[in-house]
Amino acid sequence: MRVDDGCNTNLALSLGGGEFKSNKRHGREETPPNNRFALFPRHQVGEGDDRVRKRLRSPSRSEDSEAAETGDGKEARRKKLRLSKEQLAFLEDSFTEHSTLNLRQKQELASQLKIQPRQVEVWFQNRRARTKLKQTEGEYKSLKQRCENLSEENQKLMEEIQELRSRNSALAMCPSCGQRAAASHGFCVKKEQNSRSLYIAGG
DNA sequence: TACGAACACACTCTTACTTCA
DNA sequence: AATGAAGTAAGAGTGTGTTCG
Repeated sequence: MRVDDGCNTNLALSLGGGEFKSNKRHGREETPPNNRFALFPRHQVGEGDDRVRKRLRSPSRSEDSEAAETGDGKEARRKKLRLSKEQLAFLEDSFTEHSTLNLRQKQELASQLKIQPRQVEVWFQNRRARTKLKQTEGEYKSLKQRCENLSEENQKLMEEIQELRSRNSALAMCPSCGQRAAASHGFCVKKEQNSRSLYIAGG
């Protein structure tokens, strides 16, 4: 008996990102590629390739000494944007209507909220990730509970089997008639002779 | 078929904020 | 009450895979 027979879930698919929504293209982005940093322009580190800059991150808190010397304004720390409650509510409403955006929707939202389209895009991206995370957590809890229930059930069945086995071992073949005799009776009935023969069960 | 643009997602980092000793 | 460390939430950057023209 396999314990996982009843545990076939879709969690693995979900975790593995098995569901990949097909992209609905509604047009090309007209902004140039480097416009993605328009909101928080990266520091001029020296190289132009953004991907090269990946590991050249902005200074950590422990390295603030050089970041603090912003005399020329060249090392100004990125000011993290916090969306207002109104903006968040608007985005949430929008998200409940559609979890993905086309270009027009993104631009309209950005215009209405007075933020960059890139920010709208990032917010939706993070929002989808959070939704998926919550869903995964829910599935995990559900599966965990199911597993616990099955373990409990399995334990009961094992105990039942043990009980049956112990009862079975208390039975033995009657040497005279070849039939099983219950130990509780202490004898078996020999029908053909219509008499009782004492039998002490072994075992 | 190859290619590039646009996009989604996973992973990660960073910053702002909260909690607690 | 002040404060600093640890924890958390969320905005943002980057790499990669997919789709489509």
